[in-house]
Amino acid sequence: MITTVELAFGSEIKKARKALRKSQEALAFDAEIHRTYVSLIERGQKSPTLTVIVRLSKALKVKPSELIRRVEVQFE
Amino acid sequence: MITTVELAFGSEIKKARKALRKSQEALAFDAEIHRTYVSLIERGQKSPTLTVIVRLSKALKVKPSELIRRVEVQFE
DNA sequence: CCCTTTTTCATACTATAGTCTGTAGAGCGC
DNA sequence: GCGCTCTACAGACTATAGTATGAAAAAGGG
Repeated sequence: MITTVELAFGSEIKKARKALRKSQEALAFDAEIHRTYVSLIERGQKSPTLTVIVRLSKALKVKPSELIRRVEVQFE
Repeated sequence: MITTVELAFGSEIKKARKALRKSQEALAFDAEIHRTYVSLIERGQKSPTLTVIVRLSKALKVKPSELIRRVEVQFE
């Protein structure tokens, strides 16, 4: 069971990234954030800002609201 | 740096807050963030982190995904 | 109008988001 | 074994999120 929102968010980012068969570096490039920061987010060690959430969503071709919804279901 | 997403988010926060007839200070108290920070967010001058988004959502009794969805429709 | 509540704004501060560089380790095919 | 790709991790750094205080301005009700 996932205990924090950051961990749940990170695991969803990773899932969506794997679904597109992208590397962290490729995702980072598309979302215009740093390579190592993607790693930190996926491991739930950072709480990304709204702007970063939106950029990640775009790069992953998922609506931000859908991404957040997937995070919410992890707590049900 | 102020982007359109922050402005849209801020206006949705304000709408949801007004719907509950709460003051910024009351919302800040419930969401456990600072009084002046609510003001900054509503005016789109800050990009809140995931944790703050979740805390605001709880205080406003709206699901985070629903809040973000309302932001998205402003761009359609 | 006046009075009260609410919000904005300025400023200074602390905490953390996000960058950058490099290294080490794991996995995988040859 | 070797090379290659990907990810984790460390550390130092910059940018910005978020706090705190107070005062001025704006609503808003009587």
